[in-house]
Amino acid sequence: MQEVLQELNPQQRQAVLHTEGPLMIIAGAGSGKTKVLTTRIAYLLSKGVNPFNILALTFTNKAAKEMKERIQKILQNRNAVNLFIGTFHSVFARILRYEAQHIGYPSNFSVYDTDDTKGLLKSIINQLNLDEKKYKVSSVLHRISDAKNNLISPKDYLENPKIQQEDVFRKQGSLGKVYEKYCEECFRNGAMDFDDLLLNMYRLLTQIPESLHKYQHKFKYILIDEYQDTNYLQYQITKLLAAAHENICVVGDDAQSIYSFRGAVIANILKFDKDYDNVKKIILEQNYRSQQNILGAANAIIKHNKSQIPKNLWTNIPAQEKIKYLQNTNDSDEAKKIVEIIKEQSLRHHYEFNQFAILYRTNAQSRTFEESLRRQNVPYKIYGGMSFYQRKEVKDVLAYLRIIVNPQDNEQLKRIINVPARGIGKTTIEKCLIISAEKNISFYEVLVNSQHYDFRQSTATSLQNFCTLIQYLRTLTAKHNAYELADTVCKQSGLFKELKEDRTVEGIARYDNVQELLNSIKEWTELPDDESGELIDKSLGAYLQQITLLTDADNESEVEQKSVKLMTVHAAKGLEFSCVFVVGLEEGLFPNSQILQSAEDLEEERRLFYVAITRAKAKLWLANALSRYKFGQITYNESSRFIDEIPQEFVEKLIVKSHFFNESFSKPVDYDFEQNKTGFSKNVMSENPIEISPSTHTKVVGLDSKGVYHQHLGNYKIEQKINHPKFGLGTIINLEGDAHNPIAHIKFNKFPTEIKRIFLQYAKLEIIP
DNA sequence: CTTTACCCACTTTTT
DNA sequence: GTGGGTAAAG
Repeated sequence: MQEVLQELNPQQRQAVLHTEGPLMIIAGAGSGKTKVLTTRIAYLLSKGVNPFNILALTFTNKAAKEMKERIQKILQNRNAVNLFIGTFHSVFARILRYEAQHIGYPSNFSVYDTDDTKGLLKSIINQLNLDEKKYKVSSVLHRISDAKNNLISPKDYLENPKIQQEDVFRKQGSLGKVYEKYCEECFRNGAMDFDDLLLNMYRLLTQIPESLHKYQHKFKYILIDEYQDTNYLQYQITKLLAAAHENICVVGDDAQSIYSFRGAVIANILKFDKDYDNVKKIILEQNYRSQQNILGAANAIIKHNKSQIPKNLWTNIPAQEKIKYLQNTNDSDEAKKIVEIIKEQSLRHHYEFNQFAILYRTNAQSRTFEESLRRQNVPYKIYGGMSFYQRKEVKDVLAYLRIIVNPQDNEQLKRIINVPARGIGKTTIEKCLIISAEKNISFYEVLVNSQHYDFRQSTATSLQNFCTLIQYLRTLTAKHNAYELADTVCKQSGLFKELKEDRTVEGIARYDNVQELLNSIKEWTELPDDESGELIDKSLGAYLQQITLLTDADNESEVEQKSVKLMTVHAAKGLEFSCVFVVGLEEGLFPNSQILQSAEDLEEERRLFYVAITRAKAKLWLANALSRYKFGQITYNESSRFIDEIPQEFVEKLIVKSHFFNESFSKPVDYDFEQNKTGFSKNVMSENPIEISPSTHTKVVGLDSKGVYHQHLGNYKIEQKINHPKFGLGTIINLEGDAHNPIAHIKFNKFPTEIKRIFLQYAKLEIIP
């Protein structure tokens, strides 16, 4: 242990040794955050702390897995079982299964992923006879999720006049009813969605005093990774858990907060020292990852953001090559050029392919790169997008398995009752649901007793056969492990038969996917029992418990390990590569225009860019394209403002000549790094509070600095009432910016105390006459 | 009830 | 360029 401590710098060591009392570690990019966390846990254990008393929470399975492995390494043979290291969701799921009876759930409750959730919401929207066009599932889900994460129950929701008014305005007046019904249905199905795992943990702690006491005393030491990404609910839970011992250590970096879109509250970390007395605050500022030019650029960029904890990241690594900025004619050139560079670099500097990463803002951008990589025979692996477990055929098999374990789960039942087609159609399912509601019994019970209800003879037989199948599979659970059951499901249900008959390319791929699923289940059942001799449950139930919260297949094949990695910037957080390409740096794409509706959103995009470039150790390329296909149509984009924000000393610009078009087609723009061409960022960053002058209310907007009137802004004027897709109703109080970047100061009914600055060119405002 | 054909909306990020 | 959902035909 001593040697391990010697490897740390003074701040890191301090963070490890300060074990008692609240501790807040601001860990800059590449400052050895994981090292500190893992060493800290190892240190606690070496001091004789019982692993049973330690809780470490992360946001991703990958982070949890890495921490476990690194602790194991430090401890060598010492015993590290019983440590609670995992994601918020998986740790709480584990606790909730154990405590299920306290909150009225079965301990084998299902966990709904986003697809399951959306399916249920959709059927509820239909049941309530609401217009699917107005109640778009994704927006409904988002709003419900927001409510849950802010501890607003369906009752609170329905009784809150402000929320109701807002919903009516959004033409989703019945959203509260949808929310209420959704919660009821989930409960009836014995299912929890991702938010419920947090919410029910909160309920357990607040409603069952014994449980609160139990877990407060169990978890004497609490560590939370990526604390800047916690939402209100997670914040409340950790506060409850830590209340008894206050040995809570949070690690995070406000500059890397990129999840506010799903409710993360940066203030949780910014105000941590207000939550506890005697908070020890440590800032890790030495960066061990990137060379000077990259770190210099990163520091310069993040300075454009207003609110952040001041820090000065530095590195001992001497400056190497400058950052290269590649401006391409179009998106396929961008991809082609980058793949050429990868090949050249790997030859000349002996980089392995796995030392390259291509990072983009949106998943859709991966396709062009995929084509180019394939054409040039470079091995690659794309992360994200449609994950293995989201595929139809895989979900179908899993749905069978989940029904076997939890027959209450109507969503899974509806999913597979007619897969493969067995003559049970829409009308029959509706009829079953009606009976189920009338007799107040579950869908599954209707099937079991189908002979008592008048179904057509052929339908009745189909239902009987399906029922017999499920009953038979259920009898197998006691004696057979997860793999044997899954295999039987595929054979007996006819899924295999159906897939085998489909000889199309996609059909074969689907069959292979199911085979792969079976293999992975088999591998799982054959995992050795823990070294401690703890017998691991190989039942189907145990398998399903861990599978739902698993996002991507963690075990990479050897080929994949040697491949160029492609992923979104979000997915790259926490990773590092020798050579990084950040691509698609265009206005509208990165920063992305769909979310650029306020200055705060721009800051988040900038943090995202900061995360992107700090992934690079030695070499960094920034790339964009003057034109790009979107929906099969060519769009023309200006280069990203973020490129202009990097001081010239760190960058070298290269204009890539098109391979396909002549010069006149490409219009290279000369960039002057010193000067901000748009004059835009300066405005945005202004820290002066906005003054409202009542005398200006008749001013018509659209006047630029020279007093020229601009037609397209004619609709926006002071006191104009508007509706914003995200913030709702509001009134324009003032206008600024020039014709190219008009900004409105808007007071929203939802936020009576603040004035938001909205970029008119991005915001989709509706004018209220 | 099933299959096929067309149409449409979609592209921000994820546990 | 995709995949999912709906409508009409079988």
